[in-house]
Amino acid sequence: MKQQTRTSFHTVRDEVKRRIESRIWPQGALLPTEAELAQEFGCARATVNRALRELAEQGFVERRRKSGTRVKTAPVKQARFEIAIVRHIVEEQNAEYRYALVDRSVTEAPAWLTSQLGLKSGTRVLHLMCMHYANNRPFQFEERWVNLDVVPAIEQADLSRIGPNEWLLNAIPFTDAEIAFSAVAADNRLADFLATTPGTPVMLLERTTWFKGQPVTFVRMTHHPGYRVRSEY
Amino acid sequence: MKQQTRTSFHTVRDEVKRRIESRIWPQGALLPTEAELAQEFGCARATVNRALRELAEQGFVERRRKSGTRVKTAPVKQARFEIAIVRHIVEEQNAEYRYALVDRSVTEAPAWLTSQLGLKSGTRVLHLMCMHYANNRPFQFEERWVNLDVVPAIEQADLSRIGPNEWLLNAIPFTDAEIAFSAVAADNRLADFLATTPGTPVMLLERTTWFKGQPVTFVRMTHHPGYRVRSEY
DNA sequence: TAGTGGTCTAGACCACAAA
DNA sequence: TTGTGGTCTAGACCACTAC
Repeated sequence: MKQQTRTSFHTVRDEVKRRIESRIWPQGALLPTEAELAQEFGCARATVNRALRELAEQGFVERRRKSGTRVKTAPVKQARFEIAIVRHIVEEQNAEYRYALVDRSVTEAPAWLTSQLGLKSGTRVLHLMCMHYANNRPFQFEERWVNLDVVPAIEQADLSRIGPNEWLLNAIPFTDAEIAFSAVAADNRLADFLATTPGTPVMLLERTTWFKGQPVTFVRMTHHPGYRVRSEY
Repeated sequence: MKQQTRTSFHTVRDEVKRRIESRIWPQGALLPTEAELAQEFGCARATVNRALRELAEQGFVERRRKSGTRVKTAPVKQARFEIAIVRHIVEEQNAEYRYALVDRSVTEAPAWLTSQLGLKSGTRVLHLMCMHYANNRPFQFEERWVNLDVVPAIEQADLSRIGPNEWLLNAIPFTDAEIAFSAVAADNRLADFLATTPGTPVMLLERTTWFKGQPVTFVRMTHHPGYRVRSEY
């Protein structure tokens, strides 16, 4: 009899989404209650709940107890970027990845860094400079400071073959982070590393990372001219 | 007797997350099955399912039927950026927003645009240039092309007071989009608009938008020097 | 073929917030 | 106080996929 033997939450979700996009339920409108929708679709309320919860996560509707579910007036869409390991980005472009450790030293954290990471003054940090290449052309210059209080083991690590990001990701895989993109002009040092001319606009990605509330590392990653960060949403 | 009368999926999710972060379940390890966890936590399997599904969405674990649930070896974390209306960004900084329509014309889509959007040659488009100011200082220069086949009404719209993005968001709120960030040098025109000097690095945001599979608009937004795109993740 | 996650159901109780 | 979403349960069947 029925073409679709079961009413899945996919069905409900897609139909509700369709009605929103078709303005059958215009912006700001109140949707039927879960119970009413369950009756209309001939399914359990839990199924409707799952469907509407997903639409809420995706920013289509807003849900409030007692008030009900409303179509969002200003849909705030989120663009998602995957922040992957450089090596993976390069390899996905079918390019040959090469890594080089440029410099490594242990120092006391400079004042700006203690401020940036919220460190006690005098904290020892590992300072690293590395290059990442794609098909032997400069891809990314990485300058990093690692809090040795939190990750003492990295002081003994061999970072000549594996990048600090990969090492850290292996040592403390699940971290919180804050990132920022900006456009900056390459200075002389950067221009050297990226094989370009001083003043060239390059994309700077800065990232601060915490593990269980403790500041782990701050890194500045500058990319070759022409680098683009892309995302669908 | 029980401190926690009900076992919520939050409890399960947080405890599983804790075990992953504590390496009790190391990377690549197989977790107990849903049924086993349900027994351990004394809850229904659906509750465990909800908890693990969230952890999978957040990239902590990977789930496969028959295989079971594994801790992800290379956690791919996603940074989420909210792509909001310029006016909202400015107003969130407690700055005064001002908008100006610089130029407006209707033309046939140039070749590069027909290619970019997948238009038929000869398609009429609305070409717009606008400025957005924060506290009377240049914030963003916007150059936009709108497909008049899909949004004919915009040809008659008064865009001198409200920006095209807000107009479009009101006309067709739910769209698919692709965006890209890059660092570019301001050319002479851009330097004029952004009150800077030619060659200055600026952040360029390009966005292509579709509605129900039809190309709606392509926009290039360049920002004042020093503009940063930020996100926690 | 069998094991594991994916999902649905019907009912229940709870938590929050509007009236 | 009451309506609405938030969640849990116990059981069931399904859909993939490793074996």
